[in-house]
Amino acid sequence: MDETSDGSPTEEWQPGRIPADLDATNLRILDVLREDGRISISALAQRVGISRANAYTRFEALRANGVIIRFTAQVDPVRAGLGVCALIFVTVRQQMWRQFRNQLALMPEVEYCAITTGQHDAMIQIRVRDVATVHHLVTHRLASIPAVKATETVFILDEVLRRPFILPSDERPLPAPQPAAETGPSPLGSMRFVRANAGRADLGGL
Amino acid sequence: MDETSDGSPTEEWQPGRIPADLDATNLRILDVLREDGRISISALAQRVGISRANAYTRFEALRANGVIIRFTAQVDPVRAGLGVCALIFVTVRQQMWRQFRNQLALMPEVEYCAITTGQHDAMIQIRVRDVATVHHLVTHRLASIPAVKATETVFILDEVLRRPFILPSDERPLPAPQPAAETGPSPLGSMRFVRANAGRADLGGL
DNA sequence: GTTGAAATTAGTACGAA
DNA sequence: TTCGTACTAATTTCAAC
Repeated sequence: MDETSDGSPTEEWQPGRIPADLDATNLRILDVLREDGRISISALAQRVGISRANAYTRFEALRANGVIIRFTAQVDPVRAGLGVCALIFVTVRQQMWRQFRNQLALMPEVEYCAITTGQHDAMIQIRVRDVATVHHLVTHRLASIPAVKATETVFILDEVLRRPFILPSDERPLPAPQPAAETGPSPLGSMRFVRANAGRADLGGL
Repeated sequence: MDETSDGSPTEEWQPGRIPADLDATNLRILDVLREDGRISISALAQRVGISRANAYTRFEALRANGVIIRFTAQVDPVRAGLGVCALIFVTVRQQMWRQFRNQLALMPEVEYCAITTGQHDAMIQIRVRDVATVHHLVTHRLASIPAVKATETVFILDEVLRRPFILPSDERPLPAPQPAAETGPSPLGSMRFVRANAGRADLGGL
C-alpha cells in the first residue's frame, strides 16, 4: 500500500497521473464487467474473490472516478438494420474545428469520430441502412458543412474484431509460439509512420 | 420454442433479411439499454411504456436473436492507463487472410479491426500505455506476421465522438436549419470515394 | 399482452477482525 | 480496508386474467 497521503475526497483526476487506484482487484472487476455488464454485485464479488461490501465500494468508486463511463448494450448493427458501415476521412478547414464538432453531434449516423495525425485530419465511422445513404451523407450533408474541406470514403467489408475495451492487464495468451528463425527483427521494410500535414499543429478551437 | 439440435436460438437469422421483429417498441428498448445497460426490467418496462412481462419477453428475445450481443461497461481508456491510441492501416498479403485474423486474435492491444476497401486492406485500432509501445508493436509484432505486407500508422489526438451503437430510429435532432440558398447540391467538389486496389476482390480464406 | 401474488435477490447498515 | 451478518426494499418469477 502506498502512503502518499492522498486524503482528497472523490480524488480529482489529473491528465498526467497514472491511476493508482487501479490495482489488480479493480482490473479483475473491469474484466468481469466487460463480458457481463449486467452481473449482480454479489456474483461479481464471488467471481473476483472479494466480499459483497468490498465489491460495492469498488464498483461505486470506479463509476465515481470516471473509469467506468457507463453501462451499455452491445448491438449487432446488421441485425439492427444498419448493414452498411463506412469510414470517412475528413480534411477540416483550419480554425473551424468547433463548427465541425458541433455539426457532427447533429449527425446520428456517426458512431465514432477521432482527430488523427497523418494525411487527413479526422476519421468518422458511420452506420447506415444502404450504400445510397452513404453517398448522400458524404456528398450532401458533409459537403454542406463549411468546416469540411475534403473527404475520402472507404467501405468496411467485414469487422474482424470488436472488443468493448482493453485493459492494461490484458496479456498475450500465447507467448509467440513461432519458430525462432522467424522471430527476429522485421523481415519487411515497409512499416510507415505518417506525420501530420504542415500547419496541422493548430487545432483551432478544439 | 422450436428445438433445433443444439438449442440454437429461435428463428434462424439470414443475412439478407430485414429484421421484422424490430418494431418501434424494441427500438425504444434498445435506446434505453444503450444509455443504461444495467437498468432493471421493471424500470425498463416503465420507461418504454409496456408491462413487465412484455419487457422480459422482448428483452430475452433480443438477446436470443443476437440483436443484443452482450452487455458491457464503457471504460475511459485514459483513466484505465491506456493513454495512447493509434490506427494502423495494413496491407495484407493475398490469401493469407486467415493467418492475419488468427494473429490479430492473439494481440490484446487491438480493440477493433475491420477489412476495408481503398488503398489498404484493413484498419486496426490499438490502445497502449505509451508511444514507444506503438512503435514496438508495429515494427516488431506486426512486422513479424507474414500476412502483413505493409502498414501505415496514424495517431489519434482526440476522440470527438464515441457512441455505443446507433439505431435506425435515430434521427437528426434538427432538420437542416440552414438558409435555403446553401442547401443545394454540394458546394465543394472534393468528395472522393476510394475503391479497392486491383485484385482486392479476392478475400482469400476470409 | 397485462396484472397481481409469492419467492428470491439486491442494496444498505451496522459491528468485528 | 476488508469481511460477515442482519434488515429493508426491490426485483424476478410464476400464476391467472
